[in-house]
Amino acid sequence: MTICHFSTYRLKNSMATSERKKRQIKQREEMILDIARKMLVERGYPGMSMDRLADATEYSKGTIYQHFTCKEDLVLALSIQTMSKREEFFRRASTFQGRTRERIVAVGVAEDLFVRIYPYHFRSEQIVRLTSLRDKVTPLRNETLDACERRCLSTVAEIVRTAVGQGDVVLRDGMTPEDVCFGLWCMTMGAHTLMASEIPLSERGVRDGSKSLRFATKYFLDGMEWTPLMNDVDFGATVVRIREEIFPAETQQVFGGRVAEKSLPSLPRQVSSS
Amino acid sequence: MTICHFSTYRLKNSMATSERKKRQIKQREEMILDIARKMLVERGYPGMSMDRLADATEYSKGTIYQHFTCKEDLVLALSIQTMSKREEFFRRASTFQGRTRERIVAVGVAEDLFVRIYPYHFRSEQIVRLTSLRDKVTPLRNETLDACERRCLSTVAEIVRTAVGQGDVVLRDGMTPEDVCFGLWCMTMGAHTLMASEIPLSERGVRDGSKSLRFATKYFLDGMEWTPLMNDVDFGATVVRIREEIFPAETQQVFGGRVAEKSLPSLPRQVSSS
DNA sequence: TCGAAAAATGACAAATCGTCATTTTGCGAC
DNA sequence: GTCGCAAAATGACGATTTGTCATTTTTCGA
Repeated sequence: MTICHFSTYRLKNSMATSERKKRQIKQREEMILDIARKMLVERGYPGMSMDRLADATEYSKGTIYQHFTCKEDLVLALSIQTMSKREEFFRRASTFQGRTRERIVAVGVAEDLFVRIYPYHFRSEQIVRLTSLRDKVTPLRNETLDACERRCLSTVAEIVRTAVGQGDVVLRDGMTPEDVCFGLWCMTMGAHTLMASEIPLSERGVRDGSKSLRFATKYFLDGMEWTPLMNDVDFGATVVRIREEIFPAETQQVFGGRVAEKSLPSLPRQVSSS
Repeated sequence: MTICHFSTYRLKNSMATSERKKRQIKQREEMILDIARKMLVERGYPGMSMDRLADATEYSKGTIYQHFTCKEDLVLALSIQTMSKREEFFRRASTFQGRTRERIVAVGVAEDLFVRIYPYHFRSEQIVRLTSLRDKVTPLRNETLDACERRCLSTVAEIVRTAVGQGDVVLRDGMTPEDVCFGLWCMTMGAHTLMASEIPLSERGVRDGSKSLRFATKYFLDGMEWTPLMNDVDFGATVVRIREEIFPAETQQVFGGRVAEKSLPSLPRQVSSS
């Protein structure tokens, strides 16, 4: 019995320390990611070297490689962190009380806020999309990101389906709800790619990329005759309402309370690599 | 006098050989670019190493570095080659005899053909856009690409301006012709980014990205009330006419004469890096 | 055939990713 | 306290890759 008790105790104790260890490791991983993210933003993808990261984190390279199988795996981990944030933003946006058309606008507002709060995310998202790394990366991480993206999409698709069900929009030309999502996704992704580009949009005659994107999506949805058409209602007022009701804190953070601000500050640009 | 003649002769001769040299060098540069492009497509950006390229071209690395200041400079040169092709496609498209709305559709058809004929271009375009290399690259090359892109855009902007002039479309919300271009550009770029992604679009519920893109632009322009609305005319027939009248050879090359083909083969995917 | 200028070459330096033998640390047992 | 083992951390090292530059080779007119 005594032995058994001891044994149980030891087991418990051992498990307790093991749990603590896990927490510590998790915490360290987040610390590494924080520093890596900063580096990625400031110095670009090639500028974020594993040696430099090891120096900055004050851990050795070997330790970092215990967390991530390779550099791309690390970038993927960064993407997951922010992608799950985006998922949360989208979910909150979709709860907006209003017509389906307004709920779609809410998702657009969510994306806009998301990009402003996490400007680095888009860059790493592009890197992940561009680099072929399916076979080098931790499978779990791969699936996690995939699932996250899928949930983001299905949040939007669900709104489309609801709209179809309520008769707010009719899908023509054999379009599926997913095709509609694809259209919105394209515009958003393309706009952010161009906005993050080295050549300022202003040199291409575009004053405010975000505003242009908002109007492009507006016209796209109007073209589908998704009612109410945004000519019929006060578009700007809806955006303001969404920001106030769903994202008060984030709006405060980004716009400092100037909810109705029209000409928005442009996104930060990457520092040139050294 | 004699000396003068000799001197003139020598100068002429020297210039002639110099011209020949220049031609040879130019020719070699194109040969290098051809091989580099193949390598870029087959092995991806990291897989196209300068050593391998030197081997494949049967020149030394030093010689290659006499043509290009760095790897990015070479990729930029590749981009320029195809971008000027795109410019030509756009210019031809804009000559389509028809309503302004149809001429915009023609540009869309041009882009679609372009991406199919030069599938590698988009990848290098993204690389150029993602990597900060403004300061490493030959300034001339930088400007050349920039000018090329600008001409592509202004071809489209010109159609928009004509449309406004003819009353085919009214720009609301303070939109400029360039803002309209931006909208179209976003959709196109986003769609191709997503289509070139590792995750097949079919897993996201999108059967045919090109088709979805076509409809997205259609709805976008319909939403702007750019007449004639494409519900009012036979959209598919216009596309076929454009392919037949403006791009017969290219259509043949891509679709093998099946001009009206609806479900198009998906774009080739990058071979995994070695 | 000669010689100078131009061009080609590839060894080399520097940087980077990822590995792994070696060292250090953590922790329970006595 | 200290012993010993397992787990974790370390950084030197191998393999690549980019870009340079002293040296060799070629070109071409005299």
